[in-house]
Amino acid sequence: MNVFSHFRDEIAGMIGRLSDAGTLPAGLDTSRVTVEPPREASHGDLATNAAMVLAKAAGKPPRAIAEALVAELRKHEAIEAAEIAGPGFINLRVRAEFWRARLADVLQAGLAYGDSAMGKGEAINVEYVSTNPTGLLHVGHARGAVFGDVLASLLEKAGFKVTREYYVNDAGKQVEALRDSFIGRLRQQIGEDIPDSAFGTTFQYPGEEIADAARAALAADPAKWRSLGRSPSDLDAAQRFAVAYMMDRIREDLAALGVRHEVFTSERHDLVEKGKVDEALATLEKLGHIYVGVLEPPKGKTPDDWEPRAQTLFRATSFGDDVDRPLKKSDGSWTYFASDIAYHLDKFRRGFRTMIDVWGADHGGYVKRVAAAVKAVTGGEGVLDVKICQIVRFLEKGEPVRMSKRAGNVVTVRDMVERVGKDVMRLIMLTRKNDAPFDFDLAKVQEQSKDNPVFYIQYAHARCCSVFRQAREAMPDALARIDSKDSTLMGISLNLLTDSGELGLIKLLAAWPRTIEAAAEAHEPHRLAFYLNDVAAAFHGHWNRGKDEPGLRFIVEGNEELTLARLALVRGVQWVIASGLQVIGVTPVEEMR
RNA sequence: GCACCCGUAGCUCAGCUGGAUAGAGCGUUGCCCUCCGAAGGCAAAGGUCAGAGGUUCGAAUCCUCUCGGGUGCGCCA
Repeated sequence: MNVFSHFRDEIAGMIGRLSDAGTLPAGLDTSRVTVEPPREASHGDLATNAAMVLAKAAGKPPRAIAEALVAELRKHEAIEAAEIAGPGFINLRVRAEFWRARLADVLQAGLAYGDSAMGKGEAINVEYVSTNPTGLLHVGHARGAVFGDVLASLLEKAGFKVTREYYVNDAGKQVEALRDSFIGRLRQQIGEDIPDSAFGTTFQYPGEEIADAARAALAADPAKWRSLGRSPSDLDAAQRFAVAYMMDRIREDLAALGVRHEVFTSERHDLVEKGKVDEALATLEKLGHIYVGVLEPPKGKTPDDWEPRAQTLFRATSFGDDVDRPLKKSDGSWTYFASDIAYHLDKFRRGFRTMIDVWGADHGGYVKRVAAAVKAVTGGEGVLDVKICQIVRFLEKGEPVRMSKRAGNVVTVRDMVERVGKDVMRLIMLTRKNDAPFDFDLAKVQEQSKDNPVFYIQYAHARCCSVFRQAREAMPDALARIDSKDSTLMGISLNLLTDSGELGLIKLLAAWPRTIEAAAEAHEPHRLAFYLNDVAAAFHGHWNRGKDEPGLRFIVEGNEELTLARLALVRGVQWVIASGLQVIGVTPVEEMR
């Protein structure tokens, strides 16, 4: 249950009844009524702005509306107190029984706690990573990979039907350059005199992985690759092999990060060769959004070789972009942008009204034109949200790490995963909002201290497990009643949970469904990491109180009922942390080492 | 020159789509603990939310302008 939307609905109902009774006018719009946690805990558990947002439409001062509402609220079984504050806020205090019932919800749902029906099964496409298959995944790609993957899981938890997609840019010049570098490596390996220095100069791509690709080819079918010629079909075979090899390596590295995609869409095979680019552009043409014209050079940064040229343009300015954008190269082939229009139309036609693209910071300037294209080609029905992940700087002892392969520094996603672990990579990448630059300190993320959120959150989970281990020793008989089965824990009376720290913890756990919904709505998975850190902090804090006040400890010698009630709370904390880590894709640990 | 993102405590960052006296960690200062319920605890100081206007019951949040930082800018993807 999302406690906040629950009370929002209750209050909307009360407003309806007040309208029926003639206290308020009929037909009031309650859509702006919100129920939120007050900034100050001393104000109570919930606060609503209902009186203020209704004042104008109701033609009454906020306080008058608030008084009527408060009278209704006080009749509600779950409400302990309702007070008017400030300009017309209503602060609510909710009865402890209500909160204890939320803990029971957690125990009942387990890992599924926080699952929401918000998405109503709506299909959403999340496209992420999508790096060109011309080399391995650079560690800078890890952020977008984790972000996209967790966003997808988050949306699933919020009730959407999510497709995780990767767009393979296997058409165009860059892939031809990959092919040529691959062929160069082949020739080098069968004895032709080509120095390594030719890679990165004569041949565009210097990566060792392309030499690996050549080795793999020669190992698989020596006769075929030794005799490779320059016919179109030979060139094509080389290109296909190189791309397939790179995509395999990329998939492996993503798997090491725990990232998987369900759909790989090939620019060349799924769009260009199937005529979808022509089709999409024909659609735009028919709608009158394409024309031939000459662009102005960009002011302040005119390229040296600029010359005015007539080209085929998309009228992007009609859809919110700053200039119209070219669709054709001078050789008559489509630009990348043209493919991208076709690609987004294709996603839309596959049933995705909502599309999310996760891009790197260097593509920020590209957002407007694609958004404009989506608007144009879907008749305004498609919704595109582009999430830009800012750059990650890797720091070693406070100094930025130079990403130079020659110097033997870590450069690939794989290297980094092997060094710090998948779980650290994933959780750490979410400790910053996606549009803020990120400093990733290699030492800090492995530190065992409270300023390392990975450690701090895992430690809280491990502590929960540790409490159960200790309880099992301290009172084996009582634990036998609940061992491993939370269904029996649910039979425990929770009424003994009366301490403010205990209730505070429960209230925080009860905020998980709302956190999921809000984060899913905003497409902001980082909120999960911050929430989990809050839960860990509250749990550690409550634990620490037990040092000075032994009566607050979870295990109370000689009082099995109280201990069991508190164990239920500990289990609730454990479930919520595990539930959050599951969305993030991190395995909760049962003990620290 | 233009567009987009960012600017919040000394530092690194949150701030729940417009709510009340703006929060956390680190650092600083003071006290406590040396405990395996371990990998510290409690507390204090610290702010013109870059600046100036505007919108309204109410702005760190929305709009405009200025300043500062980042990213990008016709036949690369």
